[in-house]
Amino acid sequence: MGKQTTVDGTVGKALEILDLIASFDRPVRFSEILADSPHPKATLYRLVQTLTNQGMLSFDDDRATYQPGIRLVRLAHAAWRQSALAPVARPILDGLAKKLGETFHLAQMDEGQVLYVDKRNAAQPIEMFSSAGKSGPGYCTGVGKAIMAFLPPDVQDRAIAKQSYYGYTPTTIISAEALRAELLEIAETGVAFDREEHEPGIICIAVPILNSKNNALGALSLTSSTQRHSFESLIAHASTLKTAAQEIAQAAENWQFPT
Amino acid sequence: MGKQTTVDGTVGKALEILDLIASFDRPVRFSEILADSPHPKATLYRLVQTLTNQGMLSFDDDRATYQPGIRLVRLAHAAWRQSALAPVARPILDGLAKKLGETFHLAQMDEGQVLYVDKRNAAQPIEMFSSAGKSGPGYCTGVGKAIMAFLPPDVQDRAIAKQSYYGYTPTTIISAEALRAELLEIAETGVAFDREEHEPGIICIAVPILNSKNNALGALSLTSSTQRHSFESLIAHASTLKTAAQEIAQAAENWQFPT
DNA sequence: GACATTAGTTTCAAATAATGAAACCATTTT
DNA sequence: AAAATGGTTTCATTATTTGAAACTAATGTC
Repeated sequence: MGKQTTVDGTVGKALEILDLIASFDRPVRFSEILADSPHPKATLYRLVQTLTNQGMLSFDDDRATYQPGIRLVRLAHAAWRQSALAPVARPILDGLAKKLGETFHLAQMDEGQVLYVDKRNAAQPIEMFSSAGKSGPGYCTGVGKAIMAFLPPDVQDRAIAKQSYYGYTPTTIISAEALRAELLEIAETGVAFDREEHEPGIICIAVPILNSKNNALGALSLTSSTQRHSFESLIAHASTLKTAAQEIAQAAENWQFPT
Repeated sequence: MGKQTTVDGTVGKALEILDLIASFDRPVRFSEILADSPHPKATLYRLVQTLTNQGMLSFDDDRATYQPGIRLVRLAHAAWRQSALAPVARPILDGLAKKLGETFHLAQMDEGQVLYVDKRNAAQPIEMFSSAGKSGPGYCTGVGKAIMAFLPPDVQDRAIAKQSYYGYTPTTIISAEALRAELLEIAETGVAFDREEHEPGIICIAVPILNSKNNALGALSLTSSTQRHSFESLIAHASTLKTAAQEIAQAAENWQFPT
């Protein structure tokens, strides 16, 4: 006991390597992976081979580099489509974007990280994978805090423990205690803010999407800049957001599987 | 020899199961997976557990069902962004869509299957994962045939062998020989058509995106309906498509890794 | 042009993890 | 109450993974 279970088995190791390669965010050579991996050369080599054979990695023959493979995209499509939230939320997001002409994010949480599953932006409408699919820190984003505030205690604890508490800006929350305090507040009000905590000039208001047990399935946010909005003008949208979140929650609960 | 190497090791088996679960396209119970899997109960059980622990599957406690997990979406984002084609093709696709007001697909091939990596539709611009990420058969789509026509012989052979040759419509190609013949023709003209081979009433013209070795990186297509277009009017767009494909190819070759 | 260095690949006995038949437990059905 | 279904755990057996070391190929150095 005490040993944090992170790997289970060969599959776990292989996926860890996938993550590692993905985290480079550019094609990488074998030796670069090796340098960042705990495994001996031969082990890593075979693992990477396997992943490549399986199409989870693709290997560029000319440049001798690896990068995340195309099979992932295929699998992710299934994941996205079946995710309880994203598909049912689409029409509702469309409606919000059209009505308010602001930028909206739909996010879920994965291991303490926020994952954006959809986005609407009235100004420049087409944003694909390049924004949906992106992930970010939980502790300094509106959606992250909104979700964490409504997580079962044990899951919440894990999420809080996993944050890096890097001080992106002067207002970033940089301790677990401070985060806990804010989460309590959010749990009461049902609304979370990003007060330029992740990026200077960027603020947001977020509300959780709750299931019938009052646990967060995800969150919905309206993001803007300090030029465009004050906090007062963000708060003005709170009830609209809450209503939308409720609609999404309801749709998600009822309509669980899409044929 | 003679044994087709499909699995390698535990990782391969695990991924096979992921695919299987994804293929259901709805949340599935353990027993359903079991029924479609070659593994004994205990083995499958542990494999599924591992995948769930790893976030590659998510388990719905209430309904006791499994579905593709959110970690896939995160990984796929990296795959998409780094894919040589999709990001560099975006502006070009935008341009095409704006100029011609037609529906365009950008596709790559994975194991004989066509994978749509991006899509533009002048009428209803926002289509997310729900269409990008989708995959379809190679032998009866314009993009599929355009790509297959420009594959290295061994890869092409494998792709041809992997097709199902199911007769979706009266015009569907239903034999490897017929497909081979058409691929030869496409290799000469550099243009492929879908003559209502996958869906009645849907036609398309597709061109390959070729690297310097004249191998296909992907394909670009203009899709329409028999009401909107005749083949003649599709052919009228051939040179525009070819030009766009060349631009994409060039951009992909030069600008390989996006920071 | 020989020599050294770096990067990637293969080998093989030892260590570890996966396997699956069977037993078990918990619901649901009859 | 008995039986069946659906899911989970056990444990000895089997198969895979492991990794130090040896090897090969390619690149750089003197």
